[in-house]
Amino acid sequence: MSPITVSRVLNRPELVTPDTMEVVREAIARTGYVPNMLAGGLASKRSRLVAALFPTIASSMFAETMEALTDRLGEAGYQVLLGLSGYPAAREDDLLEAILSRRPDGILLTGIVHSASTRQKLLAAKIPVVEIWDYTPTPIDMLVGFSHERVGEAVGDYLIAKGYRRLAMIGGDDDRAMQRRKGFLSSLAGHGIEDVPTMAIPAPGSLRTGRQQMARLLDEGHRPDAVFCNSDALAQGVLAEAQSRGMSVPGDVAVMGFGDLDFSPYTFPALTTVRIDRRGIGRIAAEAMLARMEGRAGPEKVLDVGFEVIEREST
Amino acid sequence: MSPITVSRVLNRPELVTPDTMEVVREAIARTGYVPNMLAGGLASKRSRLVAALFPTIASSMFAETMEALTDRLGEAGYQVLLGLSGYPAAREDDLLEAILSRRPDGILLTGIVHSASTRQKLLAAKIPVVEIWDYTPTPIDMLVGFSHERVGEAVGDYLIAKGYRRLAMIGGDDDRAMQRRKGFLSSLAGHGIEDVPTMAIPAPGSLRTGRQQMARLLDEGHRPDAVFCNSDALAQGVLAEAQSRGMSVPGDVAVMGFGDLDFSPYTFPALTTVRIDRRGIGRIAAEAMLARMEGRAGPEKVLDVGFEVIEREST
DNA sequence: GTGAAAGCGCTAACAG
DNA sequence: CTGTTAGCGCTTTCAC
Repeated sequence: MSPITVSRVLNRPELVTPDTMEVVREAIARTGYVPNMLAGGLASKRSRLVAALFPTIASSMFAETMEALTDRLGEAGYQVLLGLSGYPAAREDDLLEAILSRRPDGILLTGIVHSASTRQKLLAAKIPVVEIWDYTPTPIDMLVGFSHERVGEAVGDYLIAKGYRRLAMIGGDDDRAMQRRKGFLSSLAGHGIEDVPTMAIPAPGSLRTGRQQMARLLDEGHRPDAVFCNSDALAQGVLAEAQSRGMSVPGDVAVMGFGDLDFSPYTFPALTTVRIDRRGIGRIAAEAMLARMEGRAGPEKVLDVGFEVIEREST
Repeated sequence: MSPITVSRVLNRPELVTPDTMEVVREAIARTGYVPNMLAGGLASKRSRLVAALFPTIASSMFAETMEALTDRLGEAGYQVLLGLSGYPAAREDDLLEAILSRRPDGILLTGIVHSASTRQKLLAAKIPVVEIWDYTPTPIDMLVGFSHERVGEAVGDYLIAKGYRRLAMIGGDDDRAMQRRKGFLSSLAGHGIEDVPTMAIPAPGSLRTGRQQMARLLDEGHRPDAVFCNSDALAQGVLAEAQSRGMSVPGDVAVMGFGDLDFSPYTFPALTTVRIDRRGIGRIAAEAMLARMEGRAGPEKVLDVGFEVIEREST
């Protein structure tokens, strides 16, 4: 029995007779043979590895996308190498270099802002690239996400429609947060509201920093009737601070979050937020990548999955 | 200039003169050469890859451990392959098989309960194995964690000392939750309390399920003065249900969580919980693994990192 | 349907 | 300090 027959039983069983297959399978089980994908990948130039770069997975925002991605790719026989680029994506370029040396068959990046060097390495690798969690009509290769500027606009429009006029914002300083801020301010400017205090803090925001920034906002004399927070965690901090000062929500101050985490609607019925299909992004990104890796037709190259403003004024 | 010299510049720069190094470095930069670690790993039998198996990373419990692990291993030049085994660890064995075919230099598993087949594969792989997030004096190889049974006991002792006598428990059905339950019940039994309603739900528990189970508990006529929840998410659900029924916390019912997530102390000052050093576990596990992979002396093979009951009766 | 030969890109071992 | 040789374990290609 030659090595190539074993290889075929494992990778292309349709080229082998049931008899030989049986013999080989039995031998594999008996000897405890474990294939070596380093050798296989080297010879075939297919590593069956996909790399995924996220700023962090400590927030369940990205963690759920990562899970959905891993699940779908796992079904198809791929494994996922996780790279954590941090905020800001300081390490993205070095990480990418290390990752490309493993010859992944595809790569997923969070966001659309990458250094020239990163873009160039990606192009040189000649593998499918999916950018997620943001939107541009001209991605490096494929994209599955939504426009953060449009989120900001939608939130601005929503709060204006609800009658709020003294707006404030508390947000992280990452690119996507800045886009949401831009959309928010532009929506408000369209309604003649120009003076919008914005507290920027280092991403990722936490409940703690949200609470601190709300305190600072109030201590500086601002009296917003609505605050847009760049994450639900920040929003919870804002709510905590408002409550500790005896302010009613949304009576004295309305609070708008972003993300729609599991706990949000329960712990703070007053919290209105923006829902993102976190797992959907991962699943669709996996689908797009698989299609390209296996030469099938996939979803569109640029897919805007959108978002949804979730109202929860009171419960 | 021979290939081996390039290899040495990249991997063992101390064996090369500054001059040749300079020349090679320049050529690498100029040509955009990207090393191929599949080939390198195959030849050297060192993949510089570590695999980590978690049930999920959607809870920030494990996500933070994963981050700390990835950070520390990344500094040392290793990358981390993430495997999600799910609850229950149904896929652990298949996942392990797929993972071992990449020839990782080390492997990290969550928990100490593994199938015979899993243990046998692990032993056969002859690589460092670190089990985390649980405790046994006899791990497969190394261990960094804490005893869930002791957590249960500590919580029982704590609630008894506070004067509570009508106890209940809401918890997941995974192995570790069961250990906490065992410790909890044994502590209570030691104080003559035998009748402890326990609601078991599929792991991982969420705020939603916590709230449902609390409702069921009350609807079934139980009137606990304290409820021990197997996660902070469940605890928040319990708190939400209690509040919606107009019960005061901890006046009418005290709520005890597990995990000490960032939001817990702020959103529910009344929530007392158990703090786990989530990042510490990841960092120490990485340290232990690195020590073994690089032939250094590391921390002890079996490390109980303990836990801490965090009191936050009122704020 | 199965096998033999060659080679993927790198590094261990040993020379020089 | 640098180079030569051989080979890691698999898959491609081309015979049979």
